[in-house]
Amino acid sequence: MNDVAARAGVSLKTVSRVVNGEPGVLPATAERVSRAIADLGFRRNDSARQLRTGRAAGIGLILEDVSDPFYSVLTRAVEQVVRDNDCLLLTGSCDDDPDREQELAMALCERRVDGLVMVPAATDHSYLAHEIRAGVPVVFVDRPPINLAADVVLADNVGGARDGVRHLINNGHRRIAYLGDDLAIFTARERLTGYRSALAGAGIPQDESLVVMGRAEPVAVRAALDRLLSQPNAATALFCGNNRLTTVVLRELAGRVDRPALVGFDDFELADLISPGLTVVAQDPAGLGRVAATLLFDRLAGLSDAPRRVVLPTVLIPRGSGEAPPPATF
Amino acid sequence: MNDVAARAGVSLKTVSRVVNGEPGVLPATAERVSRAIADLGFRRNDSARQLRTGRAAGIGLILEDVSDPFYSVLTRAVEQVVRDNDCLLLTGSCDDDPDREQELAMALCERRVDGLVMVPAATDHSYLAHEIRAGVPVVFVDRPPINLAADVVLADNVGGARDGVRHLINNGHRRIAYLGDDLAIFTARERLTGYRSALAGAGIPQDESLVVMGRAEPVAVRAALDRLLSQPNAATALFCGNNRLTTVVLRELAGRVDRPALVGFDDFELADLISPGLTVVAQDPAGLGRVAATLLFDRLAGLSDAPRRVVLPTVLIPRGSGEAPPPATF
DNA sequence: CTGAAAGCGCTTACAG
DNA sequence: CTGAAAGCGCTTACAG
Repeated sequence: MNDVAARAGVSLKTVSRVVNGEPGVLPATAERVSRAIADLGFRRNDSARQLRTGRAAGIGLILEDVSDPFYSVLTRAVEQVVRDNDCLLLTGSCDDDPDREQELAMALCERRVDGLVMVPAATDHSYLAHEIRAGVPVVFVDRPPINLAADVVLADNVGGARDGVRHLINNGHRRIAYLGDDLAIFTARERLTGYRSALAGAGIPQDESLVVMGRAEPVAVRAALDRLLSQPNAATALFCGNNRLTTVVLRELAGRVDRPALVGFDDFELADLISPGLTVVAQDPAGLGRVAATLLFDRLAGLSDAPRRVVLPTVLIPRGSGEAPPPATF
Repeated sequence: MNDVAARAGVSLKTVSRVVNGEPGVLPATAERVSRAIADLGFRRNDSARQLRTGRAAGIGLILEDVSDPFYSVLTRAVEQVVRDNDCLLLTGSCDDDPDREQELAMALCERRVDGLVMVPAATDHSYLAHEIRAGVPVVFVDRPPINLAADVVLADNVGGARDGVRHLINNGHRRIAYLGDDLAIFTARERLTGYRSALAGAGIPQDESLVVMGRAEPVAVRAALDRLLSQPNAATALFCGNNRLTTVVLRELAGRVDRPALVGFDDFELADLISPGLTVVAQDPAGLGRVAATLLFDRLAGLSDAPRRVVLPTVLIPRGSGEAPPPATF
């Protein structure tokens, strides 16, 4: 900026005015400055600006894995809001590793981002209390924070799972298995609650042998399916707690003749093209991202209520796999 | 840092030493400083550090759209390399808008990122020459830069398309249509070249009525398919130039009885589960991201050859849709 | 309409 | 092993 000032024959402050489009510079002066900027290929140094203003014009996004379609769509939505607010987005995947989450969050705070949107992995977020007090708003998405009062935007996991399971019940099923993620994960617990609630609502007794929680690994899923579908009182329908599990289940089911009815939580790109079409409880990942980011910027603009909890509805999309009736009993 | 120094009864410099893990601090002193840091909840301000050191410890990634699976997988790979180098990632989608690309690139440069990885959208990248000269390396991915000498990492578009079309030829097809993206897009041109090369190699005459270039819009695709599949000398096989087109085509084909053989460029999550399985020419989006980011850090570490052009191989994955023979002629 | 001075919070280069 | 001074490139607050 000094060089530009020298070349244009003005002071530093005048260059600053031109660069920032502040009023009160004679057109002729501004013109000279602009030319000097172009000649020198000057580009304002944002770190200096940040240091002085205290504003990074950047927000951080932490999630499990950008390459997962659910999160990549969410990321895109956050990106859009961030852009509308003339900010830049800093991102990081933490692979559900609590330490990595904290590492990322701290790195972003050291960088003095204006705020944070995060899909939490950790089991204790009290480490963020100090940052929030220091004026860095944090909005959680998809899962709530633990030991911390902060904004959170969630999908209606209980209601969505209940709808999905109820749909199977309405199609005549009473032996419905639930395959879900590890219970350590908030959404897995919520969806299991929805499953139980649907059964209870229909007066169907809970059978713990029909509930399988764990990672989406082909071998484990195959073993579970073998058991569920061949045990004396076999399951006639499956409800899958998330898209990764649904994928593995679909693949394992591909070879089998008597396929159970199936409803999955989370929608897929090609879900309508497989045969039968996959019936799903669709979440709104873009909505989650958009609402969370918008709330963050509202906080940044001064909104200071108590932490909010926003729940977004899910939608049941029947495509065939969830409408198959149970086999006739003999 | 001043507060920490005061509380620990040491100088600023000593605090800096502790924070940065520099040697030459008595354990007892370091201990006092650490306690002061913890008590005050001190977090180093990276903008100040950046200003002084000139290093952002951050790199920028610009691409078309993170929510596209191809790019989200690429993003994840870049992220991984960035993390291994103790950097943070700044991202932005430009929706194939040249102005937006430049806007993002400039914003990232003002922020003094250490380097840039980009899937270009613009038709002129000379605006980056100054930045590169100023020491900010830029690596292009998926498409080469225009009017600029810079590193680029590409998929083997020509070879991949040639393999895909040749595969159809080997299965007996001679009337093979090519549906590709707009010719303004580099990869679309390359893949068309591969298509032509495969035909030429088999001595099959080029028929321009079988080549359709355009956006992946259902209405346009349907019209093209109606024409291609019903014209006197109808196409018996289709080669789709990218995943978005393939999706639309699959959807349009879903209702039809006489389905042509089909090979798509780009792999899909559920490509093996649709029926028939989708035969694809798979790119390696993670490889593209990894190689590009690694090259960027090599540049940052001082590598100073001439700009490189790295081409990554593609793989043909037969799954059924590309192996169907043409209908018997009468 | 324009500018001189101070300072944001660190690190660098040097001295002791 | 520890510290005092200068400076990175801007903006803020003020003066003229």
